[in-house]
Amino acid sequence: MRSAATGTGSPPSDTTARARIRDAAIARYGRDGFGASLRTVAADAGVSAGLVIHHFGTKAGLRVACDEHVTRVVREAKTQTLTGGPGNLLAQLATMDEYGDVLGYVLAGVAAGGDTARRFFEQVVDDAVEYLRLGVATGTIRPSRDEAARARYLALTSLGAVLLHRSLSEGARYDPATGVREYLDVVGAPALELFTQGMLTDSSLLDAYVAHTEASPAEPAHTQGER
Amino acid sequence: MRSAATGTGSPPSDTTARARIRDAAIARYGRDGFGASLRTVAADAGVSAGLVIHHFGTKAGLRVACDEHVTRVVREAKTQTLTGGPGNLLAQLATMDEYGDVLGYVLAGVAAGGDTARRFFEQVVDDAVEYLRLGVATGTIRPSRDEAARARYLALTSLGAVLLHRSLSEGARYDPATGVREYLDVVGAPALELFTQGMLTDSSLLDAYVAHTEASPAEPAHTQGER
DNA sequence: GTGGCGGCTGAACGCATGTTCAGCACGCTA
DNA sequence: TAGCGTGCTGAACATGCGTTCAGCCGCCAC
Repeated sequence: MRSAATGTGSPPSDTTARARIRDAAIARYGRDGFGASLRTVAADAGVSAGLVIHHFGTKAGLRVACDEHVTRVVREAKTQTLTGGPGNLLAQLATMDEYGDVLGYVLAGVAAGGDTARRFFEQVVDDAVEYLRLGVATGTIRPSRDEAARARYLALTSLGAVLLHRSLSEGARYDPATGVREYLDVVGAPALELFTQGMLTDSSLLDAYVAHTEASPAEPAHTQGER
Repeated sequence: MRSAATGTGSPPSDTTARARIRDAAIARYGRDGFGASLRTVAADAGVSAGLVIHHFGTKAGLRVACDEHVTRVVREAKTQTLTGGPGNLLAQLATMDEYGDVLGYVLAGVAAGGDTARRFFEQVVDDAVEYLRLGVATGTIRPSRDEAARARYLALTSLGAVLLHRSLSEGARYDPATGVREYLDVVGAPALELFTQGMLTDSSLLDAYVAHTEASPAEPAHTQGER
């Protein structure tokens, strides 16, 4: 009774119990969060709870194994699709449904917070920096006063919006592939409008803010870029 | 040993055990999430676990009581400060530190999802609609192709970014007041830049998108406004 | 065939949780 | 002063959790 096409990026040859448990955990954690019980994961994999411990030592060990596997899958998927696009990693992951479970797991990880979430977020920021630089070089994107801050801002709002959308979609538990697609449908038009036209009729607010921060640069300054 | 000035909006006269428990729960849930144990809350309130049940019947009952109280406090705070501002409800709540606990609780509720989160989000969207209408009427904000979608988009990204920022800030557990302030510092400049200038150098992407959705309005259409 | 061995099970343990309950203590009424 | 009820406690219970462990089963070498 192993679930159908929504895979985790593993070759179907890998049917060892260890891999089955790991994949079941990724799927279950992605849907229910990391509060899901060991016994549930074991049942999903068609296996006893003891065996999970036997293979991974501890629940935290299972979590680590899942993190490693997901990290590897994401990295492979990323290097495989070099074709850029804004936040398109998420979109592409969602499009190919075979990565649905992985995407769900990543979102669960970010929602849960902690070091893993921070690391992943920094990666997204780096990707955004790269993509923006490309756009600026090509001439499709205007340069910013502070490229690092802009990349961080876009990463924060985009990923945050997906996260919130996930939170709000609970009830019928979150299916990441259709969830992200749905999200893009809702968000696409207004985002594009804002990105091309802005929203404010003049620059007085921005000018005031810039003037203010230049006058007293200690207070509302953000110190990133170095780290 | 009751904690100092970071209140929950209750008059200090209300020192009944019931109110003390409720306030302790709001503070604890806001910091640790709703997984926090009854006994922890009871200890925070300087009270036995049995008394919590005696007053609220069940853990879910306590949650309901907290929700009601927070809802009431937020409504009062909102009607009290009619002066508008974008997302300024959050900012103002953070500024007056006496509402710190309430703000933390609201964020925890949104992060946890469910009906409460959905209701709160719709409220934020409504506020955004109102504020944007005001701005458009005043002439400081450009009209949008789809006001409802824009309000929803802004609510989703703003609240989502705060949520993500909270997720990433864990470790030293989240203090909502300083957290939101910190968030505003990081986000202020790039947001203002984006809002006044946009980001794209021309409107070809937007034009293409609009043309595409007008050609086949069934597919990437978002159906809200009705419900 | 037989012995061993690694994958695997299922019962059991310790612990934390939400909840129940018998009863204590204090203050009000008579 | 006696009675009583309300607010409250602390021990106890059931449940679900992560984890342990003794042992079973099927496969492989000899």
